[in-house]
Amino acid sequence: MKQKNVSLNDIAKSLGVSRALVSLVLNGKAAEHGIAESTCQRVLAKASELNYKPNQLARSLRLGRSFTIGLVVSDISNIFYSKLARAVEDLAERAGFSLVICSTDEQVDKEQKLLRLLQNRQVEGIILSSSQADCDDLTRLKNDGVPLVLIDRKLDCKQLSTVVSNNRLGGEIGTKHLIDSGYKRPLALAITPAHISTISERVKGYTNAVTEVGIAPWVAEVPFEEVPSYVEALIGRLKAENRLPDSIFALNNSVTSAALVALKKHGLDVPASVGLISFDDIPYFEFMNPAISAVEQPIAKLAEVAFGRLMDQINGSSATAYESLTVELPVNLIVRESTTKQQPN
Amino acid sequence: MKQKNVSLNDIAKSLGVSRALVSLVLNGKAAEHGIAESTCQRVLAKASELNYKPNQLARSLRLGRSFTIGLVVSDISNIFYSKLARAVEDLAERAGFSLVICSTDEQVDKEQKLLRLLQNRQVEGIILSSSQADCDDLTRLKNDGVPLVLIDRKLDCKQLSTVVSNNRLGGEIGTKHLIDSGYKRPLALAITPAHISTISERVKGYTNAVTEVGIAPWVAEVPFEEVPSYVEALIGRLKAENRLPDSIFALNNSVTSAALVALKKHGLDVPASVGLISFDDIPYFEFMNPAISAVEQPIAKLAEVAFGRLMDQINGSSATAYESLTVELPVNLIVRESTTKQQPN
DNA sequence: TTGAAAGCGCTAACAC
DNA sequence: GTGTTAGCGCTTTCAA
Repeated sequence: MKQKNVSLNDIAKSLGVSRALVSLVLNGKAAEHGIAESTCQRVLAKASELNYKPNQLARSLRLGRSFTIGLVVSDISNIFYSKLARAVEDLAERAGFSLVICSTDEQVDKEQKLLRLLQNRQVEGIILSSSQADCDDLTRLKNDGVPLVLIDRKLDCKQLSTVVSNNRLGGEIGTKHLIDSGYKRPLALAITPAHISTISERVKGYTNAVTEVGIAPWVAEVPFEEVPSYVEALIGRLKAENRLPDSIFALNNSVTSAALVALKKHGLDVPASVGLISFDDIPYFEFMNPAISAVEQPIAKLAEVAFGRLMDQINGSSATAYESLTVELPVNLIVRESTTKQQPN
Repeated sequence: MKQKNVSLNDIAKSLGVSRALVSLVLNGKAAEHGIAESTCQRVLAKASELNYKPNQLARSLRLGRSFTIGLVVSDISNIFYSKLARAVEDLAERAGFSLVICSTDEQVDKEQKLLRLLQNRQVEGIILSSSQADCDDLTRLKNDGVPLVLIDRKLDCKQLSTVVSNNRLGGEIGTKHLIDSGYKRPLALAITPAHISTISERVKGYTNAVTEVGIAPWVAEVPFEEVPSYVEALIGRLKAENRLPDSIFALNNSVTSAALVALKKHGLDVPASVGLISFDDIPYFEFMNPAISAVEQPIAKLAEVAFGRLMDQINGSSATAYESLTVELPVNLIVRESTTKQQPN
């Protein structure tokens, strides 16, 4: 059943020529080596007759190129990352690369293990949304010669090429929108661990905006592993104590979902009782009742820039000095119904 | 910068022993070859001193095993497939395999190209949600010795191991729920191309259920490439002509979204004006207003069974005769608010 | 115009 | 107990 694949050698032998000749022809280098047209034909014919499939593994070993890149994120089933993955996949395919996708579940040791694995598999580069708190491990990887670009989350280190959304600004914009809509007491729903740059930046933006107009910041930190239950309990408690916020800025899509569930469960109407805006836009937000306002990230652009930088590294053209190693892409405010405050009081 | 990686050879040379010796030690086969403990230590020490990273490419070539499997679906950014991918990834990782993910966009030629590519890359197996109408191409692949299992969609051929949801039954269950809820004129929103088994099976189930109670089937086929605009136009037309359905069975998640958008745009309240049930449950359905009823597929189970069968093929234990080559997993009806008909008239 | 030879990094069979 | 040899399938000089 598992018959051996036909190799270059098989073709060569059955034609009475050398492997090299066959390789040259099959790689379209016949012309530049002045190989007879007739020979070419025979080779090509034989190859297709034998149903020859080049073994890319062998080719990769010989060439020192695997034509594979890795994408490492916290969870590929999160819609933000799956959209990102799709964008990267398209880019990679067009450039002749396959994509190996890995999820880390925010576990640093798992991330490190996965990164080593990819390195051992000789991937030509890695695009990473890291859960790590510092970049020692990653600079080591980079120094091993593995092209690497950080996406979505930045680390506090200047050595690594990084492509992120402008999360701080997004936090500000979203918060300002809340304030401009007449809300006086917006709660920011953040997530731990606190070193994740996306969240901390968004919190900063929120804090700036709120402070600027003399409102005291109010941030609740939701533990990553228990988002839904924690948020529901929180809302319940605030309601019981009669000190609900008049609006909520949910700082990523998982906490937005949790907030929506909790609000609904506790019979709190959006936006009548509580306004809501989400960081991360989701297709479903558009047709919910009410439609959810959101700060949208430029996912396709993130992928594009990150992939471009990775290719630069792979092709050694990283010499092209960038203005800055880290680029922050602009986000976009989408106003829908969930932040429509009832007439001002 | 791109310094050469240290190889087995480097360790061997710098220690004055043979490559083979080093290989054995590093693979934990020192004991069974009676290699001196002291030698082991020296090797291990040197390996870590030199920061040795085994080249999996070379290892794979030698072993004839790539420790990689492919997952091919129509679009990895569709939440159904990204959840499936995550489940497969976990299984694969636990079994020591990496996962290469590919999207076909329902294009048969792209699918074929991707499949060949994976084959050339020597993946050890492929899990595929195929867009093809027949299985000639796939049996050829299988006959080339590539372990293959179909997931989500089945083809009309008995040779290929296949794992799907019981879509026909799901279609029936969903439709019956509509009927039981008092709806008299349910429209099924299908999608073309018509050969996609998931959809055609669901239509069958719908038709059975509706026919059984003497209602005439009413199926609208939405072209795959223009779902949103088509659905919106359709609803608009039906409304204008004053012959709206009293309920809609949206036969997959993309058409559900489209229906929701269209209904909202045309000011049609769910479920007051039109009831709605979706094939495929989405996390967001739970907290929408109204919460959307749905037929839920057992995604984790699909992945599990498919992966198990793939492993059986890879390990040659596929001899274990299955009861049937194709398995259909039960689906689950989730009743929420979108199918709550107002008091019967 | 074609072929021979070397070698990518690894492992398994078989000596010593 | 330890080391040698051969070779996975491919590409690329270099020589003929």
